[in-house]
Amino acid sequence: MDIKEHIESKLKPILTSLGVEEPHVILERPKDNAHGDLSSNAAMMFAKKLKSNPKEFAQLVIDKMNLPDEFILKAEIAGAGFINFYVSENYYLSKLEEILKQASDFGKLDTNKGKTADLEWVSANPTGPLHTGHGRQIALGKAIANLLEWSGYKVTREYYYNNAGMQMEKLAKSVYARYRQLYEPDYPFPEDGYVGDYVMEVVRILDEEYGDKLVDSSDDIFKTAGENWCFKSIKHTLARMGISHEIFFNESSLYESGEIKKTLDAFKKAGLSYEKDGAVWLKTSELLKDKKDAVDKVIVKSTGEPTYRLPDMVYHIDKIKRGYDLIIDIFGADHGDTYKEVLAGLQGLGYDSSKIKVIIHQMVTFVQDGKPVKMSKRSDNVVYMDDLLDELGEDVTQFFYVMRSANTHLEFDISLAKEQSDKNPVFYLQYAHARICSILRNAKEVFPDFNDESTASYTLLSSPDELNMMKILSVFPDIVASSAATYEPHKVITYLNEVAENYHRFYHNNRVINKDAKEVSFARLKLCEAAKIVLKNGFDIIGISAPEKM
RNA sequence: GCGCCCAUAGCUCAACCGGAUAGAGCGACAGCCUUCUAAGCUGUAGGUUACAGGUUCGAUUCCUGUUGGGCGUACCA
Repeated sequence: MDIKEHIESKLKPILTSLGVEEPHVILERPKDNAHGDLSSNAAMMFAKKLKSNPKEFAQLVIDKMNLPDEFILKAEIAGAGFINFYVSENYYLSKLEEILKQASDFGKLDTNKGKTADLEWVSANPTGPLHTGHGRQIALGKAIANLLEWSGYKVTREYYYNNAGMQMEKLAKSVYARYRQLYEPDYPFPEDGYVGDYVMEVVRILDEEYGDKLVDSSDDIFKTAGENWCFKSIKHTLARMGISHEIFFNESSLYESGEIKKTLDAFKKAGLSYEKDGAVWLKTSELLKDKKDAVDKVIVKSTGEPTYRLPDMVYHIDKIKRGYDLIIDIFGADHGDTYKEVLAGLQGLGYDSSKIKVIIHQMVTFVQDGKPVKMSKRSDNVVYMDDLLDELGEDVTQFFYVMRSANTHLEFDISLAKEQSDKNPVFYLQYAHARICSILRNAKEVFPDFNDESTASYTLLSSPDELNMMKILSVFPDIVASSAATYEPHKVITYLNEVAENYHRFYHNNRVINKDAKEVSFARLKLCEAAKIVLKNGFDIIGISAPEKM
């Protein structure tokens, strides 16, 4: 039983009977406790249309509700015409039992039960280890995948693997140059080659195995060696962050299957492409005609090689054909415009792109010792994910990356996250969990008969702190729902903060274990367990651990 | 120039399809450990939500313009 649904189901027929067409009921949890447990603005929304006064209209609604009922104590009119509902303690006590019973499943929704979702992210080219610039996407995707699962989807985690193209050639040439330099120190390094130290590691492996035998070899062996090293490094870092992709979709398979050519032909047939200056152009200016400045884009270079757009479109066609109910891509803001071209291309060929949801996250600025850290791949002035993880740990790293809305710039203060770890917001949450675990451990000593199966008289939980705790814990499923609907894991963090804050207050004001009051102790211990469940489940979603001790 | 995103407390950020007195953390100041974890709790100070208009019962939220910043604007991905 959900109280929102309960009130909605009573409210809707009443509104209809009062002449509201298709009533859309909005119930909010008021910021101020004095405004009840749930609040509706229906009277203000509809009164004007019906030429009625909001307060009179609200009274009419309330009169028809036949209150109190099993779960609603009363409804009051407040402010300009809000209807504030006061929920009975009974409801929250039943909710508490529900939390304890569902445990690790509490908050899992069936909103999207039976549906499938595909989430593609990271997808970095194997030209180097993952660095902090990839971090936001990595962490966000991890949390969003969890969120989708909690909302009922069966999720496929996917990585678009591109080991062809110019960037890979650059890597091959860089590895070769470093290798050659072992024997010929003056051998020139490519101007825009990869200067990272890891290139030397690849070289060392080659040198150990082959010595100087490769000096005259083609790029291929260097490319393969570089690719293998990088891919292994990437997968290792992802594994460290608790991420494993079910599918590594290799771009080259699109060429091998002939789909690239088929799509190219389809564009031609549809009159959406043309040749100019030896290249094939897509009529993006037509496809995106609501954008008045859109210009045509090259999809096949004059060298005969496609630009990234074409395989990207073919790749998305492949995903559409797989029949997912939801297809998500995560990109950084630097790719912000290009996906529109890709989607437009798909639509031009008659594919339904409505199931594709593109999440764009803004860039991350790194700050160390109060100064911005300039990152440049070219001068190898990058911080690798592995180093960041070494310094901060997996939890802090994950948390910092997802704690803010993806839509705004993120300032990541490395020194703060590292040095002031005791002031860190992630520890505030984890500490609440560890504290509960500690109490539960102690409880087993004081009350040997206390265990998971113990029952308690929950009606003994009647203080404001206790009631408050139950109210907050009970809304966790709503938070999961709204967070999943907008793909915003930071909302879960905001909520968990509230949980931790209220738990700490409850702890401070209420002695949990009291030898002389076993009944109350048991009830409070159960409340602690419920709080632990919600914290743990929330941690699972955002992708951090739930420590038993700190 | 054009397109996308952003502008909220000293700093970093929240604010639930537009709602009631705009909230947290850090920093500052003042208190609380002989009792279950003080990585905690309580209190104080701090705001013309960049600016100017508009829409309406009601705007941080929607619209227009201005200013300031990030990212794009490749036959790179």
